[in-house]
Amino acid sequence: MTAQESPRTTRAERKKQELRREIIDAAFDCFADLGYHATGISDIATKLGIGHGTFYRYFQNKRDIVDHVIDDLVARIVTALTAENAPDAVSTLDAYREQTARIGDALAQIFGEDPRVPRLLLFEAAGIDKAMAARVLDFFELATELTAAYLSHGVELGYLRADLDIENSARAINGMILASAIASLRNPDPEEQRRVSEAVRRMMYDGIAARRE
Amino acid sequence: MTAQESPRTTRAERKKQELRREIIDAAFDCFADLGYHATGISDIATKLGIGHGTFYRYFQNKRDIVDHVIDDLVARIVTALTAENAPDAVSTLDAYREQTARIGDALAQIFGEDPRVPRLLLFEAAGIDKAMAARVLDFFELATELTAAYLSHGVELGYLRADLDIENSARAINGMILASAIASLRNPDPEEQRRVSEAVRRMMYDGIAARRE
Amino acid sequence: MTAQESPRTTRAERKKQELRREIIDAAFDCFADLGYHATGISDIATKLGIGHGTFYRYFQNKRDIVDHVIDDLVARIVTALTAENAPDAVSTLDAYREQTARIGDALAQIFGEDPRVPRLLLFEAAGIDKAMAARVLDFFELATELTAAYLSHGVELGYLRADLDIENSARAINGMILASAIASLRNPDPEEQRRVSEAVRRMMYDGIAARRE
Amino acid sequence: MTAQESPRTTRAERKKQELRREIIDAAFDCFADLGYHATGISDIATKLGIGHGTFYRYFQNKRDIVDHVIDDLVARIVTALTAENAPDAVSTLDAYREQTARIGDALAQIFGEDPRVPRLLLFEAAGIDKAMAARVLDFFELATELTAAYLSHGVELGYLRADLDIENSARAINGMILASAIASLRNPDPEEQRRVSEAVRRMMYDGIAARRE
DNA sequence: AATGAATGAGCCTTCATTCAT
DNA sequence: CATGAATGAAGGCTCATTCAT
Repeated sequence: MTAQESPRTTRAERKKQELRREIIDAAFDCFADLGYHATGISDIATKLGIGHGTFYRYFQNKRDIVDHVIDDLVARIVTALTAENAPDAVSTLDAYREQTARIGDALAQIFGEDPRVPRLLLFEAAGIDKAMAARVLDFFELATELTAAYLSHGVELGYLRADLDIENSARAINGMILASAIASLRNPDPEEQRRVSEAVRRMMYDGIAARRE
Repeated sequence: MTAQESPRTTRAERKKQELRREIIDAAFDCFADLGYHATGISDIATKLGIGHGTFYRYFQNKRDIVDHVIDDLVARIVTALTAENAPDAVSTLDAYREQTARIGDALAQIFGEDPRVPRLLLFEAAGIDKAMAARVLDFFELATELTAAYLSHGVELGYLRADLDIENSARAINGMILASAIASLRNPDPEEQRRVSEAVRRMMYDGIAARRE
Repeated sequence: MTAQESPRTTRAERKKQELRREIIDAAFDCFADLGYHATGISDIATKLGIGHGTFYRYFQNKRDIVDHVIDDLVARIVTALTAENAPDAVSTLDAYREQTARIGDALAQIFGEDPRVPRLLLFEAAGIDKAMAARVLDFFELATELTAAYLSHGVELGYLRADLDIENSARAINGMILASAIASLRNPDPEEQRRVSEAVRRMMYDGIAARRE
Repeated sequence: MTAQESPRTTRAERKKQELRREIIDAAFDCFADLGYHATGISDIATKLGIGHGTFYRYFQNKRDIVDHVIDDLVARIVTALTAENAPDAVSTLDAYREQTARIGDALAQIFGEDPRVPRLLLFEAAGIDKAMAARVLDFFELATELTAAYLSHGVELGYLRADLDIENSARAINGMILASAIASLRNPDPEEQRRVSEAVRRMMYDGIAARRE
């Protein structure tokens, strides 16, 4: 972080990291556009204008790179969700609603901005192999935990139902977010996405039943 | 030749249909267990104890069979959802709640009974190719329409919120069902599934917020 | 040949021979149209509306049938060439010229009428395998002998050059006939074929050189 | 890097061209020996001691290589025919006869030296598929044009018959050459080939008829 | 360090042939 | 005798990976 880096970070080292980064990005493009199986290592290399042998100096094999691509994606999403949105940052239901909206916006940002993100994560990744399917499940579980933390905080402070099944409600909420992402694959229109988000939030706070007077 | 025999259904014809059915089932097993790409035609044939050339007497190619496997799956699910559960069969909120529970049970039946069903549908199918990804999106859209029909009926009869965004609420609900299915992949325990379903239903009817006095 | 055939020739036997004949004809059609390798046994059977298993009750295998098709073709050609055209039927150069013209017409009849005949014989047969290539060479040799018989007769009677290299001249003449057949593949116009035949005959009798006065 | 080296022809590039050449030659061997259909890509690769995958770095597919093999053959033949034998290089009948003999020798060189050349061109090529059959016909047509050019020149200069049907006579002559080639397949003896050529030339210049006093 | 030529495991698919019905 | 369902050898082709330059 200082101007004078550790002796480890020579210029060559930095260039290497840079190319490594570029390979991950190019691989993301290819996997999302063509699909994992339809993507050849040469597609990735060609997109970068490097020899495809070079690829193997940076990543073990095709399976290795996709792991890094997914790592990258997951990190991006988790970062977006946690940045300035710690569960304990709010203490009233209204503030909570606002926070929910902020998180929704952040997710919409990521998923809506580039449909390749949900496509790769939801449609490609799990089909790659057993291990990756497990990772995807892990990711959903992680998302459940994140969401559960918010719910848990809300219950503790009393602005969420005391008898809430926190974990499974978190799953349900994430399912709705998932549905938003899938909807954005069909219809990338931002306005439409806003409406889906709105419907999700109303589901959370008002349910679907008519108010009994 | 007997009166008993419809001219269309000779014994040979019946045997043929039977094998066709078995191939679809074996293919379902393989695709769900190994994944589409890792499955060879020979895996399917070997599982049935037939020559792999025989496969090609029943299906055009590998791509063809997976389409039929998915057809089969979708048909099974749609049947389960619509059987005895027409949207207009109920006219009160309580009856609606009961219907919702029945549908949830039916889905749980299908998804929970055999985790290979959601795995293939959610994790494998979309990654096969562009066309199949489109089919999966179509399936979600179909599910949205089915669900929307229930909501629409409820709004008309006044037991659901008049200002409900029907289509997007349907999406949200289906997202929660999706989440249940995914949860069942991790934890196939029926009791756990029941709890997820319960959480979903409470989300739908009560929301998450604490009751304001 | 009598009305009351030998006890061998029952009605069933005759029907069998008939079908055998039809199979040969259908095979000829297929081989000439699609080529030997591109033709499947099922193509032949389908064309006749019989099961393809039936084929094997009449012919050993695919290689067997093509032999019979070629037999048939060769027999047809030899018959056309020898019918009413025995080498010793003429005794003057003019009569010989006329005979040559008659033979040419007969060949034109066979080759020109149906371009599939030369196509199969010249373009398909030799490429089938070593044995068939040898048969094609044998056929050329047979044609050489037939032609040589005519030349030989002419030399004996003094209306052809005494120093004629009979065998190789026969080859040369057959080469020209071959060229006519090939020309007919490109341009099946009968008038054009007549002109090629005419050019061949002038080559034979007048050569190409200008007359020295 | 040295001045000696054209920028286009690096050593690697040269090696690549060399292997490409070797593959064409090996393919020629295989196609001529085994036939096109009986030849596997692995036969070609094995003959060169390379992996069969390597083949596909140099040629699109099996159909691609045979096109190049034929290209090569046709080019070799056309070169042999045109080298030092321009139609307008001679102006008397005697010189023309000599030229004819030279051309005949050149063809005998190509066809006689290696019987695989006529075998591939005449016996294999046309049977490969429709497109290749058309190419073979095109080749005959090209040969007709080449020969016709010689005849045309001779007519103009008056040493060939003024009423010669140039195009069809060219076809007839090429037919005789074809016959020579076929004869060489049966009997590769050079002396025999010389005699066939002689017979062809006598046919061209003297015809077969006895001299009328 | 970068390159890309070489490799071969492995898969899909065809079709001639057999044989039970 | 006719049929066509079943078979599996055979072969074209792809592409991830290695390694000499």
